[in-house]
Amino acid sequence: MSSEKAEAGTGKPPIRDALVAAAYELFPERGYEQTTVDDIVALAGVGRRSFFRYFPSKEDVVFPDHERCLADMTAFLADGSDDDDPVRRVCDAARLVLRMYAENPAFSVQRYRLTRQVPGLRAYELSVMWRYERALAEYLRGRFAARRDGTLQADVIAAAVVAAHNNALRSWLRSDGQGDAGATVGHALDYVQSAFGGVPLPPAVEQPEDVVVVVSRRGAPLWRVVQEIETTLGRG
Amino acid sequence: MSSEKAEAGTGKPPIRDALVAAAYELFPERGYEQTTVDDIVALAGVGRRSFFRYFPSKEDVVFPDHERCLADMTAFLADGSDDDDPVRRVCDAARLVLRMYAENPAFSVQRYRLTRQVPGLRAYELSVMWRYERALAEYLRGRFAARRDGTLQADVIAAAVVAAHNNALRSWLRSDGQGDAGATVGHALDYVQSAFGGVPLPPAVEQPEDVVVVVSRRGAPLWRVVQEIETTLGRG
DNA sequence: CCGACGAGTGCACTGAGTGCCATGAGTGGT
DNA sequence: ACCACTCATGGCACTCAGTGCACTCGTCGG
Repeated sequence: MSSEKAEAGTGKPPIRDALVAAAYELFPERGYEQTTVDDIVALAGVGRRSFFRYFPSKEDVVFPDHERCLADMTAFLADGSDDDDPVRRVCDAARLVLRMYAENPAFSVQRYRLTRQVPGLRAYELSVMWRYERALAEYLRGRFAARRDGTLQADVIAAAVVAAHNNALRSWLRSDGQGDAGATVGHALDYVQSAFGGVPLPPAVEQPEDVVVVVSRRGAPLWRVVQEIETTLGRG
Repeated sequence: MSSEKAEAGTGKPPIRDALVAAAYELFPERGYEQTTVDDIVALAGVGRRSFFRYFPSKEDVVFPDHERCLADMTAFLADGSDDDDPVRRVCDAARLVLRMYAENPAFSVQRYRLTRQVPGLRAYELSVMWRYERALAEYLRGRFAARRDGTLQADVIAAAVVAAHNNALRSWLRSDGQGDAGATVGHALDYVQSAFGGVPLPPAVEQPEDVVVVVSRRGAPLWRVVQEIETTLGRG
């Protein structure tokens, strides 16, 4: 209890980290619900009141850095230019989130085991994921403002991206963090892009004469193909 | 307190209904969080212990019949034959859920207002929707067992269906239950079906041969172009 | 040297949720 | 008519998450 806050200027509150460490030491051995907040603060050596100063609820200590991750993702979306493909952009945002998980594989796997067996934590995780999904959807709504059914398409694509991301992420977590998480998620997002993104189709490169060539992967929805045709032909 | 259980054989517990009625009488006037369980049981005229016998938590009284709705939906999925389009089937399942909402528009709107402004209820609603989504995904996983990336496609399509359903449902609820909910949701689901259902996605998923090239003269009527696309893609 | 300030803490309180047991009404068997 | 049994309900006490308030420090600026 002498040189505690040696590096307070770095923005890393030591008490917060101590609480997370204590929580993740107790949760695996006695379970989440069997561990009380008093147990955590006792092990961390801090007052009970301080716990709720750093975490609004007991569940928040399980996801200590999701606020920052969400902020990073929204910042990433806000930084993008308006030229690139919106679907591609939200897929890249999902890849960004995956990188956060992949940074601490052991931690992510441990948390996954917890959330899988504690219903309360699963519900909390859902509310977290919902915020990611809403962030993606809001971005797409902005990009699709001119489209007919823009908000519908935005919501559906955001949900699809999150679902694909989660499908790949969970399969990676289930294998204890073995394998290439980036490749797995990348493949899952490719599927979503093939369904919704259609073709990047660089805008400026026109064909020499009065002939238009449209290339689409089989599997792209018909409406998307038609939309591409309309855009290329300069109508709608 | 004389002829209480006159129709006990119908499977409708009167205490449960009384609790729901009392809750929905108190929530609008003093808010969800300001209303304690003791308030509800006092108004309903039952013991506090009985509340938790019918509802595992305070939040459950807000969604009194979601268990039944979920069971109906899973039964609907289980009843279907294996011949029809799986995507079509899950979309029909979503339409079934919508019908439950549309049966009591006033109740649905009131609940929507509650869940919109109480974060705890929103989180609970998410966990409910997650179960619907999982039910759809499990059904699709069974149908897509032979496909490559079957579970991925199942999860993504289920998420898309739920997102489309919610998008339409919320817009209907926001308008106080005015308008044709079925048509709104139908249109939203058509979008999902056009994105995923239109393509049977035959065994060969991503081969180089599945690239389609359409060549058209600029100036050709749009309908002719679309016709060409449809012919090439083998639909119509 | 002192007052302000903020981080940490202790304490008491509310309210959700649970376990246990008593009651009381129906039910069936003898 | 009586007893045993079941089951729904109610009451009571308890745990624990979360909150408001007041207090104590150490630090910093004057």
